[in-house]
Amino acid sequence: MQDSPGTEMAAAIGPCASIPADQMAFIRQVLDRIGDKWSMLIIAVLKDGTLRYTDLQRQIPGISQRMLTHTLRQLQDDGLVTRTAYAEVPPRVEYTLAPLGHGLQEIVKQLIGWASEHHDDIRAHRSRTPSTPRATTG
Amino acid sequence: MQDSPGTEMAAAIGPCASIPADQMAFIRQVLDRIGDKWSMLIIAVLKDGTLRYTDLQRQIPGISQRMLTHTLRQLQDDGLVTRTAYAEVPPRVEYTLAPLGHGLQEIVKQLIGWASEHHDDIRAHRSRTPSTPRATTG
DNA sequence: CGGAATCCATTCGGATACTG
DNA sequence: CAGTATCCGAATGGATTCCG
Repeated sequence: MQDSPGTEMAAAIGPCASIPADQMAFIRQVLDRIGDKWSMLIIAVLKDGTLRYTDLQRQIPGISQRMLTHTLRQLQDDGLVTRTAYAEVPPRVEYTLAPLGHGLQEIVKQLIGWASEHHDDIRAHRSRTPSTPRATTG
Repeated sequence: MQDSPGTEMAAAIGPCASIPADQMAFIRQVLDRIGDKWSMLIIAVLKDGTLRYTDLQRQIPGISQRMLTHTLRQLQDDGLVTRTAYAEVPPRVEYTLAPLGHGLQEIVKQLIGWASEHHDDIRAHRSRTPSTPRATTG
């Protein structure tokens, strides 16, 4: 590991091989899905078990019908959320976390927990860099 | 919790109170930051300790210089990543996970683990819905 | 090597209006 | 109630070129 930094013999192989590079592909695919503006939030609030469309709208302030519907469809297509519509009037549609979604939800909850814990650290650090073009001190 | 589902007296208070609604704000803020196309991936590959700019480029296939630089700046501003530039020629810049970033990285690694485990489930379910306008069967 | 700057296509996502 | 459809501005992000 401590080879002198002038010899670029590293072209042979990545020594630490952080991520297998073929896994990168579907990692990106998953992140692209749940890494949008609302997916994680929807998964998070679905911890209550089953929620109706309007319940989701209420619990996620700021989401539009367009995005709520769209995101639910994505999650549904991926098998993370189950949709059940009751043919009654007025119509009622319920959304539940699918089995596949439960594991993900655990992680999302941790992420939310982390965000709750450290958001002020982040904001503090963010405001501490007034206009730093690059704090290069090397 | 088990009040009959016909009486909508729920307007008074959210019984399960999934997410405190004031936490929603900074949850959204954090998700907006790390929920972009590359942040989590960068945090993930930084598990090797320290990586140079070009190392990051190599380990994250498909990222452009623009996005790598931009995302690194965000992470740096938020205090998740530390940048160290050495005033030598040719220049060398190293990026390391900041202390604040370590907790997040644990979660990101779990997320990647989950993605690796279930990406085929997701893809299978995704292709199983050929054109489902809505699989409403209630 | 490690960026910055500009240009530009695509996508995201909100507002609004309408439907069964 | 639970959507759909359209419009359109804002943001994302890739390609390219140049620079210290």
